[in-house]
Amino acid sequence: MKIRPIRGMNDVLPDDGALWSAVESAAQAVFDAYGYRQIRLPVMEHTELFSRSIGETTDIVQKEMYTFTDRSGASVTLRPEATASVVRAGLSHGLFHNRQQKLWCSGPMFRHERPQKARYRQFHQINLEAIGFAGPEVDAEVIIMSARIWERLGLESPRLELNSLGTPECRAGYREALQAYFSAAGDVLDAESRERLRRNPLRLLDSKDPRLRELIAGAPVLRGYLDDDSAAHFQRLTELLDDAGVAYTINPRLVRGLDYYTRTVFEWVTDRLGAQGAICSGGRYDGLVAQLGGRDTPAIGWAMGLERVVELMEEEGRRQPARPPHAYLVIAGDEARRRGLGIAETLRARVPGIRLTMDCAGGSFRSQLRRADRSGALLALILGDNELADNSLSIKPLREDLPQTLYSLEEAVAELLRVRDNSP
RNA sequence: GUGGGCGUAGCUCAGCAGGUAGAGCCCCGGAUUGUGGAUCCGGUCGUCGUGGGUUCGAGUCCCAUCGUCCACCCCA
Repeated sequence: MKIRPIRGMNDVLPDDGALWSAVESAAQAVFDAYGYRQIRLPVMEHTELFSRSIGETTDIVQKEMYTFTDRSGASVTLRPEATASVVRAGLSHGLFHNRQQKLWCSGPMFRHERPQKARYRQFHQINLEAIGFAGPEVDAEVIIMSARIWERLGLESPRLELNSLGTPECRAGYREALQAYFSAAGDVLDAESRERLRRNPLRLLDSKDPRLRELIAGAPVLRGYLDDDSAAHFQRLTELLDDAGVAYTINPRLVRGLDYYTRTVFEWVTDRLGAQGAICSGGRYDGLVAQLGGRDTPAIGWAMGLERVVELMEEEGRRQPARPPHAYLVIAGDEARRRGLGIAETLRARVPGIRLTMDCAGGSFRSQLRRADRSGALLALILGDNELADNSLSIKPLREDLPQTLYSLEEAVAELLRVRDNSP
């Protein structure tokens, strides 16, 4: 029986490696520029951490977690998201004690859902978390940072949607109003929608059911239920985004799936990834730190889906150019084969940053040269008995119609330095 | 969890009144005993997803099952 990968858990193959790195380094460059520091976290936590933070009634907790009992009998869970872990780590080590933290982290997350386009059981997120800041300036900052990442990557399709959920208190009032409104509509709702109405009526607003569209359009809007502070916070945020030139649309029906969100919520969406439009989303979670046992601490963060961004890069034709070797060392003869590795080492040491591929496959001279060509290398370095005899190296340009030249090792180093400095 | 599409070589795919498996790409060797890219010649690679059924005979028809993709649900 052939060993298969686990459903929904994908291998990122070498052809995609550069694209992934490009996305990761674009994000890291932005984090550095804004003074956010990296935190690295375990992929597993006590199950309770997630059930308490994300919310017992959410789909994530109810049916999507990879939860099992470890050998000591403890219930552990592969993290379905990172924010709870960041907060837990901060509390474990006193990082939030009388101080703020600007943090980022990345890594795999796990949700047992049915895989489909841009949705997998193991997926990767980059998270940004700013903890201990109450004002709308930090809301604007984290959103601007995400916009800068799209800029660096050359992505054009992401659109920003914004909303405010207010405080838990005003949300409760809104919730009642929604329940009253939808209950009055009565039999238009199917059993599933009724269940949602009972448990989390805000989610009904997200429904794609065309029969509900009209009903949803007429539903009360959360903004009418915002308290003055939340309304002012949101107003100020929109002004800051205007000042920064970050475009957004206010989507009064944007609610998020995790229970801990308060006030600002936002989502970067694209129409180029099928049914999965959200590539980065987040919001304020002012109650979470206290809820997990810390002091009352405001916080905001976002999570970016790496697979989604990578796929979007491909959709938008932003594939990374390959980084072929500068030079490919071709060997003729047994003695040259014996010495080749050492010469390659010398060249790499003398020409820092050179990308030099050694042909380790052997075979005929002809096929080695063919591999040199197909590797995309600019130069073939040729080492055979002739070259060994007088400590020289032949260099054959593969991308230009120039003659092959026999160089001393010193001259070859100079030539490689020149090529290194004149190519990407 | 529900629905639909698709499973033939490493990759892209052809094969179908049911007659015992092919092409291109890739890889290797050669034409050119140390010279790539174009051309030509040759070669390696398949339990036709798996199991059962119908049939003299199944890649082809039927059933089941697994996988995969897309969508619903939900979300990054």
